[in-house]
Amino acid sequence: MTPHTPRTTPHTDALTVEVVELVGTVVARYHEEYEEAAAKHSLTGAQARVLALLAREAMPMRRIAQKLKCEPSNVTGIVDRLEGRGLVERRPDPDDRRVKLAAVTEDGRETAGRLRASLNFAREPLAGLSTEERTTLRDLLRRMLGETP
Amino acid sequence: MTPHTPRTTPHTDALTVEVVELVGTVVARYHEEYEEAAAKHSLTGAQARVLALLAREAMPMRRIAQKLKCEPSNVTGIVDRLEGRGLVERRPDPDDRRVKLAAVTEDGRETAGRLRASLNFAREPLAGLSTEERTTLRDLLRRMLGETP
DNA sequence: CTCGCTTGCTTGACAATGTGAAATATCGAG
DNA sequence: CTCGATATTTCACATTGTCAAGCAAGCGAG
Repeated sequence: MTPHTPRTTPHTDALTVEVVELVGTVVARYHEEYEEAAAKHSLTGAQARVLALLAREAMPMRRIAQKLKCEPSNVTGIVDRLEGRGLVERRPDPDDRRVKLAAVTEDGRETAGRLRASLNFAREPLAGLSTEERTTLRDLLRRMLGETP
Repeated sequence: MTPHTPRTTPHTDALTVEVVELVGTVVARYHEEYEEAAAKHSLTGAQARVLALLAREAMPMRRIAQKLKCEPSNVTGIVDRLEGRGLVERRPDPDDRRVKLAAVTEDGRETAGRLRASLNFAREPLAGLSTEERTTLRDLLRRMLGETP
């Protein structure tokens, strides 16, 4: 199975394919560790994401849906379960009685903190890289993401 | 914000945090585009992953579960749906009558090929990087993943 | 060969996440 | 005030995931 030289697409050279594969592996491992860290606090991945989001800033349900890129009706259930555990609460928006602001409780903030602390991925691995290498990696990732400062 | 924090908590310097955040963004975008590409072929993410796996090589159900890091009972349903669409078929293993080998059909192989072709992530972004930069990125990702060949 | 253990897969019940459509309440413009 | 848009919820449904139980087949000890 020797790879042929690409003809039609310029994206299939061996080096690019290898980088794509490595990125796929990083994605898989990141997810794995994220779910694992969430489970350690009896949370699902989606719940952990929402909790982390709200720990930064309270926001209306609709905005959570935008951040998660899902339907608002889905967020209802996730926040319901977080609220059921006392990690999050719904508060009315004083400026618009239609919206409900989801905000972490004291408990929720603490859980979010512990969650973040137990998220080891890309920290332990990164420890093997020198400051210079990490800077290079940062710049390359930035450019991959289209951020051109 | 000391650049050289003692070794007890080496994970919280600004540079590392930024890289972790960038990795998170990469992960999010990768997932987004993967689901999108799968949906274009009326597949869910899990179905696309299994199809891609089987397009490389037929394998027993139990091995699919190992690759996906989930319970074998879960794989049953996913393969059921792929089989229902004629993209995959179950074949007996001649060496062990307990195992069922899942294999792509002709249709499945073609769909898997189109799926892979529409997976643009980390190809278009990577196009902006020179060969040298891509090599650097590859090496850094390898080391992040603990591969030291 | 049979007994008992293990292995591979499926089934069933259940939880969580996700979608889409319909219902409710509120906002805002005309 | 009325009408259309917006924010949230509820419902029905599909998919993915877990766990426990069940069945069929391999395998080793006696």
